[in-house]
Amino acid sequence: MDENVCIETSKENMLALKDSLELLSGKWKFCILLSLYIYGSQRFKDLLANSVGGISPKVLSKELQDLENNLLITRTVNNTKPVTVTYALTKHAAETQPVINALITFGKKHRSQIIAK
Amino acid sequence: MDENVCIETSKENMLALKDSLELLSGKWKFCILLSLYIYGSQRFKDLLANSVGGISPKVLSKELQDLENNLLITRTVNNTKPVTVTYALTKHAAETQPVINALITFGKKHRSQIIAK
DNA sequence: GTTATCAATTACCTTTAGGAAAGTTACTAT
DNA sequence: ATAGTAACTTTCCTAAAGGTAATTGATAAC
Repeated sequence: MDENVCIETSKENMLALKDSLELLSGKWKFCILLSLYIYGSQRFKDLLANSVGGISPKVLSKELQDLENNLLITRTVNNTKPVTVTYALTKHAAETQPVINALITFGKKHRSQIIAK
Repeated sequence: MDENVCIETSKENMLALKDSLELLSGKWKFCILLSLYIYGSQRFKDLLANSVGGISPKVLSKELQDLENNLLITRTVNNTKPVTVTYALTKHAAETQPVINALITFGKKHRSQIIAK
C-alpha cells in the first residue's frame, strides 16, 4: 500500500504544481510580485514606469486584476486628486516569496551554466 | 552608495527572474521536470502516457529539446529494438528542485485560500 | 477653456503556445 | 507481405498572450 500512497502523493503534487502554474505562469506576474516585495506597495504608474519595466498599461491592468482575484494583492483607491490607486501584497502573497527567491537563485546559476557552455 | 547598491541588486534580481521565466514559464516544463524527479529517468512514451498527463507528442518533443538545450536534461538513445530514448535530469537540474517544491507548497496553500473565500 | 494627471479601457493587431490527427523512419515479429 | 512499436515530425488549426496606440472620465491647475 505504501507505493499507492506514494503515487497518490505524486499526483497530488502534480496537481498542486499545475494549479500554481495556471495562476502564476506568464511573463509578468512574478515580476509584479517581486517589485512589490522590493519597493513595497506602489501605485499603478510606479509599477508601469519604474519597477517592472516594459509592461504596457493594458497588460498591467489585467495582471493586477488576476492577482487581486487570487488574493495575492489588494487594491486601494486613495483620496487624492487626481485619484491614485495603491497596490499592496496580501499576507497570503508571502507564500510566493520562496518561489520567487528560488527562481532568482536558479536564474543566476543558470546564466553561468549557459555561459560556461 | 548603499541605496544604489541595493537598487542594482534589485535590478539584477529582476533580470535573473526574467531569465528563469523565459526558460521555464509555460504549461509543461516544470511538470516534465517534476515527473523526472519522481519517477527517475524515463522514455518518451512514459512521459507521454503516464507521468505528465495530457501533453501531446509534438509539444513534449519540443519541450524536451528546450530542456536539453538548456542543460537541464540529457537525451540518451538506447541500443534496443525498436530504439528507445531515455531522458534524465542533469546535475544542473537540481537547481530547479527548490523552485518546484516551492510551487507545490504554494499550490496547496493557495487552493485552501481560494476555497475559504 | 485648454492642458495635465492618473488609472485605466478599447480597438486592433501580431506572435506564441498549444492541441489534434496523420504521416515518417527504422526496426522486428509473424 | 503485413502489422506493430518507438520516437518523433508535419500539417493544420485555435486560443491565449501580449503589444501599440488612441481614448475615456474624473479632477485640478493655469
